[in-house]
Amino acid sequence: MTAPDGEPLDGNDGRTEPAPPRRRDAARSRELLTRAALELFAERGYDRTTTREIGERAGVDPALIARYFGGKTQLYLATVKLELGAEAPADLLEEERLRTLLVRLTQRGPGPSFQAAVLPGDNTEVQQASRAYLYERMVHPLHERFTTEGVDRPQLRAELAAAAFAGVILARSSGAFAELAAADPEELLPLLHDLLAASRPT
Amino acid sequence: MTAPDGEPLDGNDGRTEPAPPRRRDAARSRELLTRAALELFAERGYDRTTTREIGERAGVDPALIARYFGGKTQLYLATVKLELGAEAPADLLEEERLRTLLVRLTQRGPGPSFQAAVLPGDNTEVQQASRAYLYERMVHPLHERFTTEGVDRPQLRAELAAAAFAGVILARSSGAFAELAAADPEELLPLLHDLLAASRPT
DNA sequence: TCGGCATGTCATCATCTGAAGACATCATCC
DNA sequence: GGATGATGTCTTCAGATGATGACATGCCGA
Repeated sequence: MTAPDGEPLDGNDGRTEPAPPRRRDAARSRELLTRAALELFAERGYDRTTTREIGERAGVDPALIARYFGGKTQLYLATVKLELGAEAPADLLEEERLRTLLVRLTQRGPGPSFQAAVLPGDNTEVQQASRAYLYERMVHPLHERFTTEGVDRPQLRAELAAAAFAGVILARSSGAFAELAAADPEELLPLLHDLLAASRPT
Repeated sequence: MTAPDGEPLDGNDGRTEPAPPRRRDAARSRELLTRAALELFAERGYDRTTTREIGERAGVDPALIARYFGGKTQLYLATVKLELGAEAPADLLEEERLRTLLVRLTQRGPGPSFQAAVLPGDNTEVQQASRAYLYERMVHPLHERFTTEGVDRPQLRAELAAAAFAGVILARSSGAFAELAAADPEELLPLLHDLLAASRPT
């Protein structure tokens, strides 16, 4: 499941570059750890993911998590930043943006941040980072749109739509709702778009 | 915070009943444990709730969890059944039912089951029970409504609406979205109703 | 009354988990 | 080629947690 890239992949006759395997590469180790963590946090959530599992999937010793990131918490924060950097904010009511987002989320699964939007917690650093990400990513664009359109209660409507979207995305990957999970993005898109569009006054 | 009922509460001059404190009462202990567990599972989720915390809040020794329920898992299952028994299935598109549900969820907070709808997991017994509850509680009524109305893809639409609803409810209690959390049920109701109603074809 | 069972209390165990540190090994620079 | 720091590997620790069992104590029937 883990993408085997990240390494030059020059398995053939590299004459100029005999492909030095570079057995020691901190940057690579960091990257492998971050990717494995991103996957596992998304699959199982923060709590149920152990540093040993992360290390195993990354093929890197778990002790390096502490060395390079400081600990599990900071590693999580790194994955959130990675998630954040991956995509620009999206206006959920714009159908093309929604399509793009939906397709990507279907392929990759929701990042760890989505869970933080919905899970109770003591507002740890972990959750705050996730929520800030989600806010900037989804709520803010909607708020701007609603404000521009002169809709009443723009903030509340934006949060409502974002929460509903998060619920749908998470439910799709959670396995709780079979048909929703199995639905093709193209099939789901119009339904979801209509649903979210109803966050505006009729 | 824990409701002090469950005991006859005859603090005054009970002439006929001198209020035998009944220092030993298995049924009462079970009930106290179940209630405390329900609260804590809702507040913190299953994983972050420890049996020691449950016992502390209930005022009951945690060892009795194992004795009376068999373990933490079975205690969770008991809370789900309690949640299930509390309310009848609700058609989310019927505004009055939605109001009732929303008010109650605002007061009590979402039960532990809502989290299972949305959280990833290995499909443990815990999650399966929660999901069965949610399905019967929310998805099935919508499916029936849509089928009666002759709407296409009734199952998908029902799951979509239920997922969106779960997202909103959970987001409200998670603390991630301030305005959504602070909104009064009466204020939120029309917005949420319009949103969910959009799960039907326009 | 008193004996047996239910109920409650306490100490402890086995395991998991994040983290820290000692040590080994490789890379790079002089 | 050797020294020094970076990188990786392994062991171990301390705390948390669910569970278990021994023991104490109250309740009820005979």
